[in-house]
Amino acid sequence: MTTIKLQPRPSHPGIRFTKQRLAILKALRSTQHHPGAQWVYEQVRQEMPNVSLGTIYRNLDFLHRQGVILQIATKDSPARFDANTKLHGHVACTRCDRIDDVPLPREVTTLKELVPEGYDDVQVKLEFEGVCADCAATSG
Amino acid sequence: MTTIKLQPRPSHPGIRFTKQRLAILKALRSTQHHPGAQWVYEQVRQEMPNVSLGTIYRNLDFLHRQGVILQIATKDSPARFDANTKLHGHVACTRCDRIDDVPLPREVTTLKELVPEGYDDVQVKLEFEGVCADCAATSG
DNA sequence: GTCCATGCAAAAGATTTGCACTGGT
DNA sequence: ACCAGTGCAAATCTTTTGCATGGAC
Repeated sequence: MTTIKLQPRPSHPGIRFTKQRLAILKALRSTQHHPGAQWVYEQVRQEMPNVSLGTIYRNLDFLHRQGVILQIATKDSPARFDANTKLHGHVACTRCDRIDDVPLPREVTTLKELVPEGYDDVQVKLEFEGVCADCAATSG
Repeated sequence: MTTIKLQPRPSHPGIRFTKQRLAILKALRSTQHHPGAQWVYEQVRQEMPNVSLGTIYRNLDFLHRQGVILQIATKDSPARFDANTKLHGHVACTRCDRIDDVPLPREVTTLKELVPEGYDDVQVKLEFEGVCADCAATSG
């Protein structure tokens, strides 16, 4: 199932559902691995050998601004994306590029009360860092 | 006061306290604004016109790996740095590049229990997103 | 004197953008 | 037919790296 829910509800004027856009969303929804633009590019290219990386970037940005996907900030840059917009957190391995989901209880949203006055529309982002099992096994 | 606490306690062999390294740390400790490498570069350059950006990057990375400063991941890349290593969170404005501190109660560290089995040495990173007062006043 | 750190410049990596063309509606 | 979206290539921005020299210890 590939559906996009768009902001301007009534007939979302001007917005087009191109093959590329749908393929990008489908690729992202096919994995739990929080991939970067490059991985999405390689996936989509298997069905559409002529897609350009620029199109991947433009659409990931578009989908993110539409609220259809999440963008995950990482220290070592390549941005990562997540098609799961339900409430959840992430654990990032500090030794490899692995990122796993962390189920969160609904109550964590109350943590936003910690933010001092002056900010509106506050969203909580609960992230974790640690050493994943594979990396722990490999070295120390 | 400019002090660096280094990992290999006894006479930290091999590690040098160069003018540049100290100036970079001093610049970072002089602000609450969580600056990027470019800003630090501009500050240090006022006292040492010949510093190179490469030195800024090498030292920010060095200080980060020593645990002397924090590196903050942001969506739109330039990495940001924070000289305050005490427990606290951040609110990032989604419209401008502003990042403010969020005081956190010690108990938030217990949130690490939410992380599924398989990760060691888990650290909690509690971040927030919202619209800062200035941006809220400017547009809607 | 040793060898870590620096300056400089080039390289690498990630993302953005200008432009003419294509294709969704 | 209109104009948002695409492909392609060049441009931009951030960060890293190789190498000869300099300076902290």
